[in-house]
Amino acid sequence: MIEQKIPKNESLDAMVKVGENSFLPSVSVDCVIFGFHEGELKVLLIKHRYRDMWSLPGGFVSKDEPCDAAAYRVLKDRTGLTEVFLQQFFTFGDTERYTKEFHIEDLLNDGLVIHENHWLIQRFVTVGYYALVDFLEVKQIEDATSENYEWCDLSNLPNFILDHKKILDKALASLRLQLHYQPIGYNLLPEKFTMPELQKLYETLLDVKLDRRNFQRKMIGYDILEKLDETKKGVPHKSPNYYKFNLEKYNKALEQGLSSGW
Amino acid sequence: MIEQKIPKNESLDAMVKVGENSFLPSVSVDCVIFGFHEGELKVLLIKHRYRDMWSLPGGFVSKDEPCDAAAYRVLKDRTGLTEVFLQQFFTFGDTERYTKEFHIEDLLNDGLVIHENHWLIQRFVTVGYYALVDFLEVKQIEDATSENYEWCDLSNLPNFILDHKKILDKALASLRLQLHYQPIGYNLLPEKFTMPELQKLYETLLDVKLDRRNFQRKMIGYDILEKLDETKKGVPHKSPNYYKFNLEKYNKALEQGLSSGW
DNA sequence: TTCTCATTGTGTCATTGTGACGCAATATAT
DNA sequence: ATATATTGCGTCACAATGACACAATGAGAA
Repeated sequence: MIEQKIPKNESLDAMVKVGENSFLPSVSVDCVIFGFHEGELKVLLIKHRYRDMWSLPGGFVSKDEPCDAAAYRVLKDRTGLTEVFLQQFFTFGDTERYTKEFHIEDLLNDGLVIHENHWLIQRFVTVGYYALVDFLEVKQIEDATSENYEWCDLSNLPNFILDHKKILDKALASLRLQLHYQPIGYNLLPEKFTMPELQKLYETLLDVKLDRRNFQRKMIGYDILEKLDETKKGVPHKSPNYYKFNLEKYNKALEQGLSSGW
Repeated sequence: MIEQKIPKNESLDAMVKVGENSFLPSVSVDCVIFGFHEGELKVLLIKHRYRDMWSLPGGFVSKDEPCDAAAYRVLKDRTGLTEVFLQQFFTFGDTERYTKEFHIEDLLNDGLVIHENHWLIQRFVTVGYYALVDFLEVKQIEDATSENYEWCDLSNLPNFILDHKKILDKALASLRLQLHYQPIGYNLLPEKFTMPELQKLYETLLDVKLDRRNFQRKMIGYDILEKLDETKKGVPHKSPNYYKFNLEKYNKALEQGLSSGW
């Protein structure tokens, strides 16, 4: 089935060979990892090894591994982070999302000649997850395949392979929707944070400008914050107060939602 | 690979044999088909052929078929309806959702002995869709496998196979969430409908009691309805006014959402 | 030290949205 | 004609929201 030619890359080669036995066929996961820091929102992308194209970090699902676990694994491999906000948002199952020739060409460049029925180049249905991380906490790990990671600005995105642009767009749309009925910020902000910092997070994610005072009123109204007897020192102008999340109330809000509604 | 024994059922037998070639491995779709009529909300379930258990109508995805199309196919096969509200809501990819022994036993009862590596009894990741239909418009088609369909009341659910109860619960939760920022009712109500009818739909889906007058005010505020110069005759008491959806505005609201929010 | 000034904390006010409810109009059954 | 249940429309109080005023704060400049 598989003819092998001087592979440039051992781990890729290994995956191609043993993948059929260890991975669930036709199913993959892709992670849209949003990074936030100091008012900047970015996405972690991977440069294609030959083409001037970028992809979302993704992977296959082991036969005995839940999809969620596969997404966590990808996230941990790429960012080193374990405790993050990771959420499934959509599954992409169109037939056009994939072109066989695309992969065959790349694998040829890798020095691998594979049969056209090889599992790796069949059609895949991919489950999309998005994550929110503080991108300064991310250790840039050069992994075995020496792929190039980069935090890309959302306002200046490169070319994507396959339907990865569509996946990214959908992730952002889902995230913004979630923002209206779920709390956000834990695992993204430091333990202690100020109201302007929290506001900046919302403004960045939603790409809007919010009124300082109304924002504060609304946030406090959610009853998930605890005001600390401490202000942020060493900043110009008035020292803003520190807050922290009340984890109990925060998690309760995650389950039950924030909105009023019927 | 496949040993065959006097199959009781030809179409099942055919699927088992050709399935491996025609279907995408590891991926299935399951549909939660909600039926609404005269204030009753029900789900279309399928009686297991041997066990006292019920399942959601589902199916496999052909190799050249988008997942959405597979879900539509299942829906059409089961209900005969084509133009319905069908929406992907979640993908279930846990490992525990499936037990191999369960299926082997059933297939033995079908007169089929299959290898334990057979595609049909491997682990599947299933993409969940929910649909809303007027269940009086559904033609009860006795399909080739003579499965027993039944509209089951949500308040009196039977036992389910595998994780189908979990899928149903998640579908209902997602549907209720959608209700807060998307219009609903087209394809579910007749062309012309009255305000109490629309209200009853919401009340049934959300399982709450709403105030008649406030509901009307809110609905009209969404600006997706057109009041007709016609009242519903032949009903006791005052004739309610007919309304219809303004499709243009309705579809616009489907895309952009109804809620205000930031 | 004192002053400047950007920024924060708190509050006001008008507008809008929401929940609860009153009452007249209407259509059917008697 | 009358009773009755339901609809259409409106009112009222209160909560939520958007826009904005003003005092308090604290670092840096004078």
